[in-house]
Amino acid sequence: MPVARPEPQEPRVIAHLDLDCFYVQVEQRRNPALKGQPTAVVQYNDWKGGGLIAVSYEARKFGVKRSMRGDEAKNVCPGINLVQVPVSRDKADLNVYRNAGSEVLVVAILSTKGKCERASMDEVYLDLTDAAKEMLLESPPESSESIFDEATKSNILDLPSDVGEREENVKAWLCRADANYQDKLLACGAILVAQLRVKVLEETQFTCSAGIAHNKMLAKLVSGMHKPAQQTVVPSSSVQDFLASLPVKKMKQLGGKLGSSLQGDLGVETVGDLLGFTEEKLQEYYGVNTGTWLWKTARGISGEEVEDRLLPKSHGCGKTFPGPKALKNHSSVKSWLDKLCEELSERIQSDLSCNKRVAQTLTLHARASKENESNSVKKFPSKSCPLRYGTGKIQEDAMKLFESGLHDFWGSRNAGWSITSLSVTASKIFDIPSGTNSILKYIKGPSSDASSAILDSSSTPELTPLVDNNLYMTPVHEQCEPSSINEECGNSISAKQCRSIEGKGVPKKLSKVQGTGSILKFLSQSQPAQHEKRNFDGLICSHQGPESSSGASEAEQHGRDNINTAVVHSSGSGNTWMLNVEDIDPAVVGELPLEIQREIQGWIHPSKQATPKKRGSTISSYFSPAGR
DNA sequence: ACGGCTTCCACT
DNA sequence: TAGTGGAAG
Repeated sequence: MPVARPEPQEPRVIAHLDLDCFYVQVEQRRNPALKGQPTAVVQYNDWKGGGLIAVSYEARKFGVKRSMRGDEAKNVCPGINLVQVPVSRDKADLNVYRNAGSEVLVVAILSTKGKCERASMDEVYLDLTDAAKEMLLESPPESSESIFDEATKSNILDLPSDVGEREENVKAWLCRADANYQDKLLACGAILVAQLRVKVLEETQFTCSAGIAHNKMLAKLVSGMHKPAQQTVVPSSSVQDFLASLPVKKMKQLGGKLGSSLQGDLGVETVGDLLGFTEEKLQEYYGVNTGTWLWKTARGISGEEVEDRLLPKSHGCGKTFPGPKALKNHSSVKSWLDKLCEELSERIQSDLSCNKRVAQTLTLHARASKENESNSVKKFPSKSCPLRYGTGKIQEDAMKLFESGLHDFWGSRNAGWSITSLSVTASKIFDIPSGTNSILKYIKGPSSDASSAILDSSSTPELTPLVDNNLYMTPVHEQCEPSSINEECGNSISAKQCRSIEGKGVPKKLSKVQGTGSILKFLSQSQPAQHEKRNFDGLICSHQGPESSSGASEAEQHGRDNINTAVVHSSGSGNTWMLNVEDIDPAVVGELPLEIQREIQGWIHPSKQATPKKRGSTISSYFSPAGR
């Protein structure tokens, strides 16, 4: 359910940019013969010619729709070109589109001063407030000799759009000297966006549409109003009338059940109809948050900020296995899961090397149905666990998650289930703070140059980052002294070791860890009795792998080495917590050797490092696509 | 046989 | 937290 955000007092200029039938454009650029032709992109599927996922405007004229089957499209539009989505590992591979989408982001961010948010593969929000203000001061539209061509093609919500001298009207609107301050800012925004769209076209060959308004909601709402390759402006004076007649279902967030409920339960057909309800009344029906959100939405109010984010918050890949394709045994599930995990691993690996980001959580989703039980109520539960890097590990963990989910779903019965979809997702992705050093530096000594090589994936096929919250440690097999590695556990501390530790202060087994010179060494070394008073027994790397049917001891049974999660154990309460590194008592660190302290401070308080994301001057310094 | 595949968000 | 559900494109 949507929630209202406090809105900034000052008027903002927000733009929403939307690539027109994006997948098609990507294919048209790859094969220019397709330009101007009725074209659609299909996800290959031997069933009825596959499913359409993007349709060119030429094909739309024939009534071709997304969600049609390839065969259907051929029927209504015999001349249509159907292009298939690339396939790898027997599943659709969307990387070419992801990467093309980031090209646009690059252009946007290079040519825009304000914040830039990747809303999806083919959508961007921009906060142009500052740029518009600046323009208003330095080269306001009214003083411009010639208003930029593209800008004069804007659609202004207030203005009639069909009259012959439309462009003259638009020009007049953009330059109105008697406009209020907000409209003037919007006019500047419209010019900036027009320029940006031209630039995007020049540099990527992609056309896009845009909405320019005072908030995200309105910008998004109108960016699709005039397509393709056009932009629409929402002056604040036109908001009321515009919303009054707008069907509720057209509003973002109201396209689904909430919108249906408004219609069915409250008899609200248009956004204007919502005005007949008090905020309290709406809250009664839909709760405080959503009630307020609805009340504000009806008035065109939205405080949502444009976030400064260019990269996705998660990576996922999945596949469905409809009908007869359903998976009915472990080995078929395993082989598909392996493929999905391979792709996922590639993508997070690429995110790591390109963007210096690590993912912390692995989640498995599945859909299942039961034989003979037509409408089984029960759903296959999602399961997640800390994400361990390495294709093999991800595959192994994903399979465990599946087994665990299957157990919840199916109990201990053997057969009779069937899986109709599988997906794996990597989420909770964090930037590696720029000052971060690898733990290897300490393993091999300060003179080692291993730390600089740590993020250079060209030297190592697969990095294995260890993440305990914001603390970044990276052991790499090839770079460690063989002798310093615990054979059984690879580069990690075993769950068994951790268990043996719990509640017993610094354990004997830890000596092995200390021998490798991990950060544990420094933290635990500095832990005489006084730290116990602070409820710190030690900083322990422990495993929190997927729980499986047999419960907590399972990890032990399988000798699941791990790593990812740091926990702090309190002898006082007997409790164990996930460690938020920022919670470490500075006094603990204060007892370390000075040289080490300086390093660790950077790890422990990465946020206080004051390393604002600087935008460099080259494209690659701004952004590197995460795919492939 | 569900449109497939992603991504994001709020709630509990 | 992990897990669920809704929504969008």
